Formats: sequence, structure tokens, C-alpha cells
Amino acid sequence: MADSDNKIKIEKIKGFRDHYPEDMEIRHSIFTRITETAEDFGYKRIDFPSLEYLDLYKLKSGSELVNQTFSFVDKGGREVTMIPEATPSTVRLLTARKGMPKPVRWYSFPKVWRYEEPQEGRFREHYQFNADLFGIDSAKVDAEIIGLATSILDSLGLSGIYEININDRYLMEYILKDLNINDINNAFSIIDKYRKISRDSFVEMFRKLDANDENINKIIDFLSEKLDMNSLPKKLKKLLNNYKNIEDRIKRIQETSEYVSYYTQSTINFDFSVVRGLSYYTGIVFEAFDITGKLRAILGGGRYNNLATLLSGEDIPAIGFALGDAVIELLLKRQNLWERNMRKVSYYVCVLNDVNPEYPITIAQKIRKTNKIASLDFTGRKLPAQLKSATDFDYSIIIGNDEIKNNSVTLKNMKTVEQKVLSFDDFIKSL
RNA sequence: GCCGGGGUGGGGUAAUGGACAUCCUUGGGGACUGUGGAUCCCUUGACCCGGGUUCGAUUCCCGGUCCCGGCCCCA
Repeated sequence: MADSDNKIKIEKIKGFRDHYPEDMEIRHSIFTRITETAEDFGYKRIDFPSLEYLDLYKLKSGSELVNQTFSFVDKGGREVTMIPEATPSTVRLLTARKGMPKPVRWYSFPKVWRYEEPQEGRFREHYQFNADLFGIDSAKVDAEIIGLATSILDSLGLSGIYEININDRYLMEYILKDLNINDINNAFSIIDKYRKISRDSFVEMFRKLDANDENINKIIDFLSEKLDMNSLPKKLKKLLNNYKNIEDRIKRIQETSEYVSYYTQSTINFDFSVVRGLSYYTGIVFEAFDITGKLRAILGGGRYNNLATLLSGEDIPAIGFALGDAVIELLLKRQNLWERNMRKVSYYVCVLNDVNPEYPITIAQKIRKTNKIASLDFTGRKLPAQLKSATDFDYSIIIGNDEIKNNSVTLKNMKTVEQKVLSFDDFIKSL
């Protein structure tokens, strides 16, 4: 870029994405399918600011999170952050209206931000779909949320390429305490690393939590394989010193799993290594995984019964999940499903030179009134050039002085190349 | 925050320590008067940024930046 051109070159900010029309067309189609599925379940859409007080996140996650957010002090001296996730905002909206009739079913599809190094399927800004159900704490609603999640994946054509892995924070805590491990948070973060680190370093880290080798081996044994729900009780009886007190909890997990199977054919496992990073989860946690194991979790969520209490003092049971657009895009592209699939019928109106615009505009407006797409070519170019612009459309319409004189429409199917002349009235009827 | 690999017109590419930087596509103009979704001709347009080595750097070296990927972390 020569200086004499007096241009400045602005590059895209690291980790952010541009979306051109050919990309947006597909993206919008996918997003619409996702939100329509939520609507079909009776979930209502909400939205909230992209900027929140940093305190909203300090409440539940500690100060380390600050390093991974886009945070700054605004001109009014407020410590604010680009929202890194939707759940705290969602709960803020819920608790700000006292006495909302329960249950509340809400979804949102905001952009969220995180300050980290971009890599496959991870950007500093991405879209994240969220769905939450407030006011009920039962296996049935746990299953509904998971069922909504699977219905969304299934509706995108991803059936059979993912599985659901379930765990329960309450159960985990019980097990760890039963094995005399009391530093629960640290234990969680070690367990979260189980599939990434060696057995030796796993043992080493647990020893630092004063766990004895016998119990560590029990944990490893329990972590080593995903379980189907039926074998869970047997496994736990062997593992735990005191099984009785946790029996109801196991039953609930089994029920949840059974109910989820009414929504989807997808495999549901119990997986003790599913921990989820957020500290506010209190019960069931779940993730959908690509069965090839190549990608990170496709979506994840869980029950968080005390976040509302933290924010407002009001006790509101809650469960939800989140789904990022980046991983979905990777998956769909891998399955050759990243394509527009809900496109309206489209017309390209070629307007020949010297034609009064009234007639073509009238035709375009008639088309648009029937919920179809009409685009007018006012370039005055030669017909072949206009037809070239029409390539992406289903039909082209040619309007010249002949058509105006005869009150007719020349309609060309751009795929079959078939062409016919209709009267204006017949054309309108054909829409 | 760390590590590796990259960066040539709008998109896709070729070559090069030295002269007009290749080809395709797209854009613009023209040939050809409403169907040639063309063809032909002309044309606009690029070596990521800064510094160093050199007579001379797009090319070699260093730093930055962005892209791709991996780690850390994971919302």
C-alpha cells in the first residue's frame, strides 16, 4: 500500500471472524433450525447486554476468570466485561423480576467472548446458544433439557455421530468424601484432567490431596470406562463404603437417562470424568461428545440450583446447557452438512434498458408479498450480463418493452433453462 | 501467556538477491440491437508491517502483526 494512496490498512482483530454473505446464508439457516427447535419445546427467547459488571462473574468463579475475559474499566469507572457466558445474565434477568410464574423456559443466542489463544473450533468471539429451565428440580426436567439438546443436534442431521455423557456433581462429591477426599474442588480439577495426563501424574496429584493409594486406585478404576446406566449401581456398591445413602441419587440418574431415551436414539453413558469447568453446578452435568473423539465437547450443561440464591437470595432450581457455533460448524462441515437448507424461492428481475421502473418494481413487490425473494437489476447492462448475476437465483424474470406492451412476464428457470411467457395475472397466480 | 508452521492483486496461485512479478478468476470498459447465464479484445488491482544485512530484499536475518494448528485454560 503506497503512502501516496493515503490508505491505512486495518487488520482483523485476532481471534475474531468475518462472515460474508455466502457464509451467513448457511449460518443463518443453521441458527434458525436451532432456535426453531427450542421454540417447538415452548422456550421463549430472551436477550441481554453484551457488557456486564465483572462482579457478576466474580460471584461464582473466582478471580482467575478475569484473566480470560475481555474486561476493562469504562469511562464511568465501572469494572465491566464482555460477557463470557450467558447463564449469569439469564439468572440476573430471572431474579430481577420477582415471582416469575414457574416453570420458566428461556433460550438465548448471544455472542460471547473469551480472551484465549485461538485454535481449532475456538475463537475469541463466538455465538453460543443457551437454553435454561427454572423452577423445577426433577429427573423429568433434567431429561427435557438434555432432550432439547439432543433434539437440536438430531435436527441438524448429527444423529449417530455424537453421544451423551452424564455425571452428577452431588454424586461425585459424595463418592470423594466417602473415599476420604475432602478437597473437592481440587479433586474435580484433577479428575477433569484424567484423560489428558498419565496415570502416574494422576496418582501423584491425588496423593497431594492426602488420598491413599487404595482409594486412588478405586477412583481410577471408576474413571477408566464409561458405564451404561444399568451397571452403575453394581459398580458403586463395590466402590463405596456406604452405598445406601446415595441410592436415591443413583435412581434419579437412571431415571433421567431413561427419560432422555424417549427423546433420542443417541447413546447415553455415565462418565465420571465429565466434570465441567463451572463451579456453580450442583447436580447432573452432561456433555455431548463427537464419537470419533476428535473434537472437544459439542455442548455441555448441568443443574445449578444455587446461582439464583447467590444473586438474589431467592431459591430457584435451574438447569441449562450451552452450545457454541464453532464446534457445530466443524462437525457439520465434516459431515458435509454445512449448507443452506431453508432458503426461500428467489427471483432475479432483469430490467432491460429504457424501461420505466414501475412495472418491474410492481412485479418484485408482488413476489415479496408472497414471502419469496425478489432482486431487481437496475444496472442497464446487456441481458447476458444480467443473466449471469441471476445464476444464484431460482428464477429470472426478463422485463423489456415487449413485456410492458403486452402486460406479460418472461419467466426463466435458472436450473432447467426452461423459459416461458406468462400474462401478468397468470404469473401472480403462479406465486 | 508459551510453542510450531505460514502470509504474493478481492478470491485461488507461479516464480525470483537485480529489468514490466506468472497464470486463472472476479471487477471495469469495448466488440455483437432481448436470452450468447457466453466468446474475443482492452483494463484496474498484490510481494503483511518495521528494522537489519546488501550496490540492490518480495526473496536472507531479527522483531511485530494476523492466519492455521498444538499447549495452558476452559465459560
